[in-house]
Amino acid sequence: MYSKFFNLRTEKQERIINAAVYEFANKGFDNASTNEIVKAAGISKGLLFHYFNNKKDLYLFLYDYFLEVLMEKFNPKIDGDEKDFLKKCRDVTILKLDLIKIYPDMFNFLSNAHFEESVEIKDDLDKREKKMITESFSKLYSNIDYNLFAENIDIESALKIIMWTLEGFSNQQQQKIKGKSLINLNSEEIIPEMDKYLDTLRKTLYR
Amino acid sequence: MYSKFFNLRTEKQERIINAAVYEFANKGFDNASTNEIVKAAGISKGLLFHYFNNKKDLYLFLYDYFLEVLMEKFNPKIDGDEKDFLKKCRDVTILKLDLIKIYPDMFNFLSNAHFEESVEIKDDLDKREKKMITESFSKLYSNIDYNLFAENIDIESALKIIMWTLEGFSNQQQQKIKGKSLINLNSEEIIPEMDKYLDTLRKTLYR
DNA sequence: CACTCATTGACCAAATTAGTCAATAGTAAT
DNA sequence: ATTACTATTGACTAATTTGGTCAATGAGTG
Repeated sequence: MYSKFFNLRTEKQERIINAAVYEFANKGFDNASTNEIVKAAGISKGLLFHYFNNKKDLYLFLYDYFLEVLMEKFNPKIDGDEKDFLKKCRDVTILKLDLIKIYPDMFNFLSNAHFEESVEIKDDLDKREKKMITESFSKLYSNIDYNLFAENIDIESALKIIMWTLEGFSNQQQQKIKGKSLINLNSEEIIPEMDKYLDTLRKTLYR
Repeated sequence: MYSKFFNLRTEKQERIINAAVYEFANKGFDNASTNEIVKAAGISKGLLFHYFNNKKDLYLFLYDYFLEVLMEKFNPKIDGDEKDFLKKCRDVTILKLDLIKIYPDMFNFLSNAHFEESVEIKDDLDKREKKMITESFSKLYSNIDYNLFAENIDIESALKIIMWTLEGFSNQQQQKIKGKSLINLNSEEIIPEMDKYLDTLRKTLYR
């Protein structure tokens, strides 16, 4: 199907993928411009339509591609037998920050796809069972050892507080490196900082 | 300056403001369409340019208008002599949720304006001293009684955890009512739910 | 040389853009 | 009823942008 595209040097593949996902993530399907994509990717107009025969196919290719990347990476972590919710979330966040280094707009793209309203792709997106993401989310919440939490606190609140803290932290990291080179997203600095927050959460929310 | 506009019935004013701020918030200055704005506001093309003589003026009008609204409402709360950070944040969040009821896209618009890249408005936006927002932010963090916090935890982490929790909570509320009528954002339901999270935070982070 | 595949960019009809302006509707005063 | 005034309309424009095509060229292989 897209074998022609995958025969390209990976550097060129990623230039195209990144250009396209950036445009779709920021403007949505209808307002995204294929002209902008080819300009950002540094390829000619004809070439884009040589690989993906129209705009819709390109969008759905990206959706399928990224969903697969996401599932492949995250499923082992959220399915695994880690019962410590804080540890589980830590693993997932590290994975997420690693992925952002490679595909900085992937998470935006996928979460926007969930709310995409363009009639041209709505049906195809629905067929692709967006619920997969929801299901994965619920897996994250399952198999948790609630006995680790302090006795006198509301578990539901605690879970949300942990999720929102890590979400806020990831967003802060993404903001920091916006515009800068992506290599600046340095795990050796980020993880200890993240652990500072996780330590506080562990000290206060766990027994 | 905009006296003609302010002589309109407030219902019509708000229809226009909401339509415009929605479009700018979602597409940025360059990609926002005045055609879409008039369509959404239910007015004719000519009328919009009768009140705001061009697209740039309309954008800057909205920026000034909303910044004033924001400062007027928030400054008393963040300047006040409340030393309890949790209470301070609670007040600010309630205010924020109230404002979202009236201008659902205001916060998006203002935070995007901060990163607006269009050459046509960049300079004027800079002149308007975006730092005001940053300053207000630092006021929120000042005059805090740190003795309220538990002894053995990292204060900086605690402050961020509180902010991120309330940010996550507000976003969750905004998601819930997306598409639905705005009246559904019901304070009588929301505030108790918010207090559930704040109680957990107070119990764990405070001494 | 011939054959194949990757790649280009000028080109197209259709749509959309910000902004204009002559015409009309509405209101109030005379 | 007439005048004067403003609010409001929407057809119109020139310029740009849209998704997509296609004949031509380049590059590599045998």
